[in-house]
Amino acid sequence: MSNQGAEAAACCDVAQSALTEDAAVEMAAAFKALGDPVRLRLLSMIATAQAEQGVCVCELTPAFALSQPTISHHLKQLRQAGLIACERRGTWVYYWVMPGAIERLTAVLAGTVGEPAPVSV
Amino acid sequence: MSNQGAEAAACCDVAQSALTEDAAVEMAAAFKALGDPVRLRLLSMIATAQAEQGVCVCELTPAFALSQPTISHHLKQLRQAGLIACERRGTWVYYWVMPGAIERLTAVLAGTVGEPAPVSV
DNA sequence: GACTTGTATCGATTGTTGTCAATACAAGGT
DNA sequence: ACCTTGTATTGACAACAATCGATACAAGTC
Repeated sequence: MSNQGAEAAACCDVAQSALTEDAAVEMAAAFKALGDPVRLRLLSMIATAQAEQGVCVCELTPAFALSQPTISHHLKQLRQAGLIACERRGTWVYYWVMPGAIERLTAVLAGTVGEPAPVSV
Repeated sequence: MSNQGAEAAACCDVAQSALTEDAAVEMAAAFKALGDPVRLRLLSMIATAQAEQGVCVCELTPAFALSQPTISHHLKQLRQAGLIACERRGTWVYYWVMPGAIERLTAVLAGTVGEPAPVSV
């Protein structure tokens, strides 16, 4: 059953109209960052309390039964996924949600179920 | 710096208005399923080609440079995450996207950045 | 400058995940 | 009944990820 792919590609290749491999790699990295309960809660907390100036790490850490290095590690993951950003203000570090990051994810999900692929913007 | 959480909770606990831990665990499992390029493409292909009757596995497998067991394994992950469902028709197995599954994810993302939590529906 | 507090990084460990080859199961054709 | 083809499961292994304690760095206070 090895290359019956040729056959399938001949008539109607399902792969063409869906996500490209590159786009999938990029978006999967973002979804993977959300694929952990701690990170999902962190993002939610940051987004919810994002009054104006961002949320201090010192408010996030005590909400979990995890060590401080672990929380710091998860924040780094979210940062590297492009979902949040941070800035040091004096002793404290403040985090906020990257504008547009969430929208990009929902766009992919919407495109996944609806239109061909709104990957462009 | 151990329980300065008490202090934070006293005035304005960030954790209250965000996702609950249980909700986070549940949703993170779904996002985790999307956190792999292969699975994201599979879902996209299934959703895109979801003309009427679902997509045959034999159309999905040849689109990847992976073994058949590996694709089958990823399909199982998506199934267990409640994102897709399948049915056997004679020799072939057809997959389709679970209605409402994508919408539930986008709702969480929207809630994460916007309103308190539209998790209800 | 020494001390304290908040945050990040390092190194190690343990659990999880992606992948494959081998095999089993399901269904149709001979 | 046997063979062929499509799909799922099993078992193994290498790669990765989540967690921690220890430590380093940054900035403020004495």
